[in-house]
Amino acid sequence: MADVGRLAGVSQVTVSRALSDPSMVSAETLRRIQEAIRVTGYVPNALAGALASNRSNLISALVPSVTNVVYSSLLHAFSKIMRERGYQLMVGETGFDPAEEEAVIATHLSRRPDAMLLTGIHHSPGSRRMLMSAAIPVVEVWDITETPIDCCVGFSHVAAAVAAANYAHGRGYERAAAVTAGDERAARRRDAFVKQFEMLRGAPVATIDFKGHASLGGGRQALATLIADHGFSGGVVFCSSDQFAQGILVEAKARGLAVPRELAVIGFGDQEFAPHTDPPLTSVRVDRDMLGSAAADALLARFAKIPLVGAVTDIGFQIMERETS
Amino acid sequence: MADVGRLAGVSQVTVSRALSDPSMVSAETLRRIQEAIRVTGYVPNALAGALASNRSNLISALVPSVTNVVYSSLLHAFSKIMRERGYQLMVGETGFDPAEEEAVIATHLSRRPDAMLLTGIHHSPGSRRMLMSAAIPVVEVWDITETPIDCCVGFSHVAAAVAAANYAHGRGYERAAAVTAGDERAARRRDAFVKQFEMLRGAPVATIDFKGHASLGGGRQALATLIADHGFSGGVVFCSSDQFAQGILVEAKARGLAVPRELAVIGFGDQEFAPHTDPPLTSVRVDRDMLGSAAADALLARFAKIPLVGAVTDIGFQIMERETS
DNA sequence: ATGAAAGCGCTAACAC
DNA sequence: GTGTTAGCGCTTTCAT
Repeated sequence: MADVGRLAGVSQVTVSRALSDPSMVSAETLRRIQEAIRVTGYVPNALAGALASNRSNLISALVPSVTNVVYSSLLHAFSKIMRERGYQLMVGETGFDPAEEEAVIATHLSRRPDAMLLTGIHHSPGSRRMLMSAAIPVVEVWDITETPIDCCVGFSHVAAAVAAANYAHGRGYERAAAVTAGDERAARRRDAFVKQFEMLRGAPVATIDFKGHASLGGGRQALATLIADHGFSGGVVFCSSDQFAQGILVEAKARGLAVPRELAVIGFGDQEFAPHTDPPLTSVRVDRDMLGSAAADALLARFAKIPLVGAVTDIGFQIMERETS
Repeated sequence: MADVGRLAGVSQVTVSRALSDPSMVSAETLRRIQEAIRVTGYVPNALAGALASNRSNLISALVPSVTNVVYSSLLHAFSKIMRERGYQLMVGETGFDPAEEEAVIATHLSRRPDAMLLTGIHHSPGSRRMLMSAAIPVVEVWDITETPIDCCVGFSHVAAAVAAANYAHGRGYERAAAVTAGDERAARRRDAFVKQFEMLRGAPVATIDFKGHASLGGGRQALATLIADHGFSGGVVFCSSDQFAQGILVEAKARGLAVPRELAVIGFGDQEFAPHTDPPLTSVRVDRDMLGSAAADALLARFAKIPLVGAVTDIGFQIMERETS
């Protein structure tokens, strides 16, 4: 920066001003500085800038897994808005594990992010403590709670599952099953679905739980197990993810089961492929783009010191009724 | 850090040493420092450390899109190894656009990453210039070239497509089509496939190109178009992605076409669901975990100043022959 | 509109 | 094994 200044015949501070707010220097000086930057190939050092200004323009975003499209699409929407505002993203994976999350939070905080996005509302006491003393805006996404660390953007998983159960009941299905991946929020949906459906029908709901993430293969296997071990037939299967639902559809087709007459399916997430399966998949839609942009807006409001009207934003959900149920 | 030192009865540098290399301070001092850290809730400032040491422990990773599992799984494998070695990832999305990539590279370089991972081997002259003068290790992934910026890890897209064409020819298919997403590497595979198949069979290959990313819906639509507009029947469809292939399978089933007898399909990427479609999908497998770890190893070797035996690592590919072809 | 000086919180180099 | 000193490359504050 000093070199650039020398070449432009001004001091180093003037270059700094030209870069941070061009209106602070005269037009002629600005021109000479820009020329000098071009000639020298100068690249600003954001590390030094952050240290001096105590603002890093970095946002830390922690998700369970980047390979799961429900989280990566959130990241995509969130980062788009943040980048437009001059913020860069540091991404961390927590693997659905609060202890792992705590470790990732610690390393990320050492980079002095200006804010942090966290997935879910359950965090270890250590995590909460670190975040509180870091005193930066924090947004928790994908779920809502009355007691967020700072603010949260999401929807009620219980409400979504109850709505699905009511819907299934309304369509007249007398039997139900739930297929669930190893994810705390999915488990809460399963529990709420089971409770509600059993209340409405008085019939027990069969459940299949997987340890890991949802997959097409898992869905196929789940249906096979449901039929073989639970004697399941003629009911509706509530899945924790569209991946499972798609697998169930494939397995049903392979077995010659008519969907939805002999077997109905409800997915979760309304992924891109959902309208294009055969038959088109009924699924619970959560607007992930809106989730990402609402999370960004919440943080931006914090930066602008705009008092949040409410710390919790419920973006809701919607049952996309298609032809599998 | 000075506060911690005061509490522990040592100077600030000693705290720095205790943190960077515990063996440099006496056991008793170390104990007192750790206690002081616990009491004060001290969180190191990695920004200041990076500025002083000229090492940020940050790696910048640029991919076209984080929502595409082929890139996010690479990121996952890459970041796992890097994190174990104490490096953190800054992720950037370039959207398949060299100009966008150049802008992202510029902002990322201002954070002074210790190394950079880039997707593909085609970069703007401006990008190359910035990277050269940054003088950091750079690894280009997903493709190989004799003239990498620094080093590259990938496979030959031409060789993969030629192998697919040879395979299709060997299976006796007399007609072929190619369905391709808007991605430069996919287009190169399409061209190589078309050229090779036409050479072997003398029959023209029908092509369907999409502007955006691959999707199940796109695959269904592609098959419909192939049948309606190209009078395509009884051949093999080479897809640039398993997503397309899956869509073709769904559409074929909906139309009552027997796979592979009346219609054969070859996917690309061998995604998780490929072995579980009905029938199981033949696909070109690229080991994305290996890609990520080989890229990490290449960078790590650079850091250790180990002279690379070769700057280019070809991880190859494999045709996973299943039942759709 | 521009400059001089101080300092952000660390690490590196050199003492002892 | 520990302390002292001097920066890293910026932004901030105060002058002019």
